[in-house]
Amino acid sequence: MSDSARGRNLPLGQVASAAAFSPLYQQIKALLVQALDAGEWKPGESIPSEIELASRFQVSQGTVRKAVDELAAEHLLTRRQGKGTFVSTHHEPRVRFRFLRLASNEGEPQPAESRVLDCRRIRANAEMARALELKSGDPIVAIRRLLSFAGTPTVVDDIYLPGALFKGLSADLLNGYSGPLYGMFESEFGISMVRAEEKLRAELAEIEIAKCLGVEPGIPLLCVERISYTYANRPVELRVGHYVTSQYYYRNSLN
Amino acid sequence: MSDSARGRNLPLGQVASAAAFSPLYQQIKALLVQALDAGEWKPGESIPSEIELASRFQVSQGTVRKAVDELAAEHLLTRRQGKGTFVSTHHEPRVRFRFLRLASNEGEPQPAESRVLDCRRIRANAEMARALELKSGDPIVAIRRLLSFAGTPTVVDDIYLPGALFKGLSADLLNGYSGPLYGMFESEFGISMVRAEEKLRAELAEIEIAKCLGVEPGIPLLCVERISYTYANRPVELRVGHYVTSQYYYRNSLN
DNA sequence: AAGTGGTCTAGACCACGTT
DNA sequence: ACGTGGTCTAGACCACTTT
Repeated sequence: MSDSARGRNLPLGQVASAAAFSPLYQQIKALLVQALDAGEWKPGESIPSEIELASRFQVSQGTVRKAVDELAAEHLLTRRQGKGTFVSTHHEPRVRFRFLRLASNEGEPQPAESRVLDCRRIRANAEMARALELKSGDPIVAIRRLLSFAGTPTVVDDIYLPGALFKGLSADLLNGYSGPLYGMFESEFGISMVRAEEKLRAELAEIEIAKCLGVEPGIPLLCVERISYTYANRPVELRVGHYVTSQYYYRNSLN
Repeated sequence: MSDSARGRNLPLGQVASAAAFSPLYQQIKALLVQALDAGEWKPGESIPSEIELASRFQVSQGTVRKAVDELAAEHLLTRRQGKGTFVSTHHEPRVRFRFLRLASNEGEPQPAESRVLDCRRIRANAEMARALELKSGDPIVAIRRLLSFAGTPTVVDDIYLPGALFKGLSADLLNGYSGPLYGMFESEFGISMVRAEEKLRAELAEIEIAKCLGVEPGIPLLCVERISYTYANRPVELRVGHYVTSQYYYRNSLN
């Protein structure tokens, strides 16, 4: 097939709407994302070996490798030499670290504790609808939670989720769960956060927020507005966080 | 050479202290970084073709390709199909965008203007020495500058540079230069900023800073502490910025 | 037409982890 | 011993840019 392999598309039975056109390895990549999105392999599980995938998609191992390489670079997959390639999961601390960017002024690690202050069903306002690609008035699960480090209240998060995707979500379920929130979203609702965009601003603590954090109103807070996306680049979370940055800071790398 | 190529090191004449051991393409990568650091190819110039590099290092084109691929992913190099591979430069807006993370609440682009308020020689205090891997008391160039967008003062930066690396730097030179600061560092001092680490906090505007920005003292500001690194991971800039975030925000992507 | 990077293949061997 | 991903090679052809 060395000749017929160039410029071609994959057999139509395999190529779905998302995958199309151009480089073979991009088509493979799209097919893999599609399979991940469909839940063919769950977070933490291994995907088929490169040789199996090559045979399944009728391409060479090298082409599969390039597709998997890129997905690993984007942290959708995790390679482990000698063992296989695995679907990334928020139950690994390494992944969580990518989404929780607070670090202590001292070098110490941070024993984090999450407490849910509120959880209710509301209707999407214009801002939520825009962020989550819904319609105004669509059902939303609204959560307010407090993050504490070493016993010190540090972050208040207001989290807004599409009601359609998080059917049974309740305060009890949230509080009964230890470990990262995104880990629970994975396990309980089959929704994997893969990427996020954030907007950061400085603000003055409002009374309500200050109460939650146990600080004086009017102290400066770091306001972090986040939209999180799952596999197919679909937004599935809007989150507005208020961070006390006297003992902790938001770390970032420019590459 | 298909057999002798595995597990070997490059000929000793080529391998320098930084490069050593293990995967061939990593050795090539280190050699390329070393060449960049030595200024063998200047920012904006093209490096030799893959075939030339393969011949120079006595490896296959594929191995060079993998080394160059990684350097391109790290933005040290920029590939252009049909033309060649080029040393990245801060004179391209695309690169500048990576280090200037402010965006407008409206979607508009931002005509930026930089004005130098102060430029003097000082001695490194403990914090500067630690950040820049110098000794306390070593010479430092300290710059204060104001960034304005669409005529609105928005950022005050305090910039600290190792005096040894920026000999002729003066307020006149700074003000006589239009375009990005890092572009000037490249052209005038041969120092390329490649990567940076930032710590973000919220603060209240101090009187001095508020005056520069034309705002009331006590409004909330975003404080951004940055350490910038050049090719060999050597820190060459400490920068503390104070951002007004009413019309602009700091954008970030979590991948 | 010639030169560059971009894609694809095929096959070999290495390093790691499990059986 | 076997299967996994990791590295390396060699060669073919494609797509883009310049001459």
